[in-house]
Amino acid sequence: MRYNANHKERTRHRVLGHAAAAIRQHGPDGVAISQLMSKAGLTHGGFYAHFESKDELIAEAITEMFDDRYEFLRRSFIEGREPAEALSAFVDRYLSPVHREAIQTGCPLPSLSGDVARLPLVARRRFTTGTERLIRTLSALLQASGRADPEKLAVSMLAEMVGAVALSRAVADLTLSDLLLKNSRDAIKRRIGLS
Amino acid sequence: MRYNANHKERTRHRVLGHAAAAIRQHGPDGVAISQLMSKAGLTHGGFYAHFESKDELIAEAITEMFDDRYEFLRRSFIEGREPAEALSAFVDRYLSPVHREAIQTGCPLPSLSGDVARLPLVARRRFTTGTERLIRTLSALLQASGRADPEKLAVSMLAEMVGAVALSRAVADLTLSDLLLKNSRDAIKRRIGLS
DNA sequence: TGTACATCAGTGAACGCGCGTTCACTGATGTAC
DNA sequence: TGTACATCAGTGAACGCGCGTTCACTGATGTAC
Repeated sequence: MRYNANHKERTRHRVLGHAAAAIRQHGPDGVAISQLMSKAGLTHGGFYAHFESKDELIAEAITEMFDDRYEFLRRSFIEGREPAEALSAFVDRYLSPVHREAIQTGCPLPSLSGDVARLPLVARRRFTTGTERLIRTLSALLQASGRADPEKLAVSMLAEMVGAVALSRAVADLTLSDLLLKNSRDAIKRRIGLS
Repeated sequence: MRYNANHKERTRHRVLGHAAAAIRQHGPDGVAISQLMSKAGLTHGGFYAHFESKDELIAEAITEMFDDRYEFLRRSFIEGREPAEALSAFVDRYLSPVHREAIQTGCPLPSLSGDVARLPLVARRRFTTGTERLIRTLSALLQASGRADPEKLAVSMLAEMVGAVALSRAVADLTLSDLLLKNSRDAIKRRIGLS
C-alpha cells in the first residue's frame, strides 16, 4: 500500500503519543513494543520503519511529553492571564487530585525522574532540556510578577511540586495523599506571595 | 547441609540487603532473582525457600530500606544533638552530592516513589508506613526546636527534598544538578529558620 | 557409644512466557514509457 | 490512455534471550533408639 506524503509522519506521531502515555503509566520497562504498536492499530514488525530501537523511541517520547505539556501550560495558563494569576492557577492545577490521577498525560517530572536516572544519556538529555524550559518559564512568570530571586524561587517551587506529586501517587493512604498536595499548594503559594 | 538456628534468617537478611540496594539502583523491574541470589552467593532456586514471590521480596525490601534509613537518621543525626542542629545536619546531608550519588543506600523516596506508584498494594503500604514515620520524625524535630505548624513544615520540606534529589539524579547536566541541591538546601533552611 | 533415619537450606535443570529485533514478503499506488 | 515496474509502510513468522517459578534431588548434621 502506498500512502500520501505525510502518512508516515502521522503514524510515527501516533505511536509516539501512545508511547508517551504508556511510559508515564507503566515506566519504560513496562512498555512492550508489540503492545504499543497494536494500540496504534499496527503490528509490531512495523515499528522499525519508524524508530531505530526502543531506546530511541523512549528518548523521542520524552521530548514529545515535554512539548505537549509546554503547549498545555502556555495555552491553558499563561496566554491571556496576568503572570501572578497564571502562576497561581498552575500551582493549583499541578498540586490537584486531577493531576495526581492523570499519570498518562501529566507532567513527566514526578512520574519519570526516578526512571530517567537509570536511562541512557540520550533520554536523560531530553529530560534535562524539558526541565530547563519549565524552570525558565516559571522563572519568567515569577520575575514578571515582581518577585525577587525568580530563578531560585522557580527551582525551589518546582522541586517541591515534583516531590509532592510523586509522593502523593506512591502513598497508599488517600488522606495522606491529599494532605501532601494541599500542604505543598499552601506552602508554595505562601512562599511566592499568592496565598 | 544442616545449619545452625539463625542461619536461614541471616541468609534471608543478606538477600534482602542486596535486593534493597539493587531495587533502588535499577528499579524493581531491573532486578533479576538469579542475579540477586548469585550476589548473595547462592543459586536462584533457593530463593523460594525464603520468599513466596518476587512481589513479596520487593515489599520486604522496601521495609528493609526504610528501617535501615531510620536507624541511620537516628544514630547519625538525632542522637546527642539539639533538634535544630539535627535538622540542619540532616537537610545538608539529604541535599548533598554524596546522597545524590548514593542511590543504592540512599533514601527510598526519591529513587522509588515513581516505581512504587506502579507496584502492588503490599509494596505501596510498606512505602507509606516508612514515609509516615519519616514525616513524624521530622515533625517532632521541628516541634522540639520550637517551630509553629511543625507537621505542615515537615511535609513541605520533605516534598521539596524528595523532588530536588530525584531531579538532581535524572538531569544530565552537573551544573543544574548541583544547583537543584544547593538551591533547595538554602530554601528549606531559610524556611525552617536555620540559615 | 554407634547406627539408622529425618530434616531442610540450597542446587541446578527445566518449564512457559514475553521481550526486542530481524527479515522475507505483500500489495496499493506513484512513475516511466 | 494503457502497461510494466519501482516504491515502501506495514505484515507476521522466526530468532535468541532472560525472566519468574517449579521441582526432584543433595548431603551435612541433628535426633531417636
